[in-house]
Amino acid sequence: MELSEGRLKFIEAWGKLGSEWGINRTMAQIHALLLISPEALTTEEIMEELTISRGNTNMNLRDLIGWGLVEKQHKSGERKEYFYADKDTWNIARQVAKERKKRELDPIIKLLNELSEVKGDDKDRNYKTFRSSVKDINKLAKNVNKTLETMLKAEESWFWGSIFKIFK
Amino acid sequence: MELSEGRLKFIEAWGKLGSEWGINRTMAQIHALLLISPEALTTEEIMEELTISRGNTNMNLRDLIGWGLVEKQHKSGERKEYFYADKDTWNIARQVAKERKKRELDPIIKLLNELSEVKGDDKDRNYKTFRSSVKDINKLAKNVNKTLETMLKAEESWFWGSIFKIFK
DNA sequence: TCAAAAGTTCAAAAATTACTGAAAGTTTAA
DNA sequence: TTAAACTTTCAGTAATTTTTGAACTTTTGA
Repeated sequence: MELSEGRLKFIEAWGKLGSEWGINRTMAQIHALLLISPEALTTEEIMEELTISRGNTNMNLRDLIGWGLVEKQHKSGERKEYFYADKDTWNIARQVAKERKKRELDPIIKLLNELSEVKGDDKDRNYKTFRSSVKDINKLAKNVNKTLETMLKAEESWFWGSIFKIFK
Repeated sequence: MELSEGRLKFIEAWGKLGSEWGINRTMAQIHALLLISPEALTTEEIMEELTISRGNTNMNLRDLIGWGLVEKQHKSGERKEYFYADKDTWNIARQVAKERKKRELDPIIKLLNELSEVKGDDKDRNYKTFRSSVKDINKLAKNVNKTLETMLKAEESWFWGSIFKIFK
């Protein structure tokens, strides 16, 4: 396979994966393009490479920056803004985990705690099942939360080393 | 909070979480409803509870069965089909992990292996960056894969026990 | 201070995804 | 073999999400 074909496939696959996980396809594609670009790119270059509009490019770049996956760069003597993606896979994974935890896991845990307080009749089977399901999901959510918190602090080598130790 | 309000909030939240993770909102809501229902429910009951059409209910139930999260039950002397959700959170987590691994991770690993074979000029910076990104993502994907495989085999207690051991 | 170049916004259009409802299919009991 | 009870399918419609593009704002150099 040629490089140009490989690049296209990579961008396409990253976009598909993103959309399967609730991330805008274009945002994932821009990220993919930046991941395989040695230099920071301008809005123009991204627009052209992916054949998308200026507005779309601008908004998705802003989102990527919001996710902490892309940074703006300025080259001295130039007005244009350049965009660069951190290429360290471990940082990317941590960043995504961190954002999704904040946006999704934290609110769900808050709700589950409220739902743990629901009052009802202990003879009511509906009530018993509700309580039990909420309790179990809450427990799982907290385990995941704790694991993520540790992962966010961890060094890559230490993390995988430890994982493999248990999964010997 | 009353049970009826809690049930509604739980169903709503589960649906929202699902849609954030690329799972059809209705499918997640049906799953939520079954999770808090002590008895298996009929299509009619689900339709009524969630105010959705018969066709929608039928298709999403089929998908839930395809994900291994719901099973059909037959009550003797009755023609109707009943639907029941496994309430063991660990089983649910494993089942979801298993399906997403099969549907998404496995194909991505296959592609990354192909992309590792892309030939090019070692002096070309685009080529070098491409190779390096593909290689790193491939490594991460394989680590995740290995961890999931172990998790799929594991007992819950053993799994969390071991996780907490490293995250002491 | 102005105008060119770049960046941002957002209403409208397009694309995608989900849902409905009625028709067709299937199963069972008599 | 018929018909009632139930399930499945899918074309058309609706809802949601994404994208465009043109107007608007900001920045900078002359």
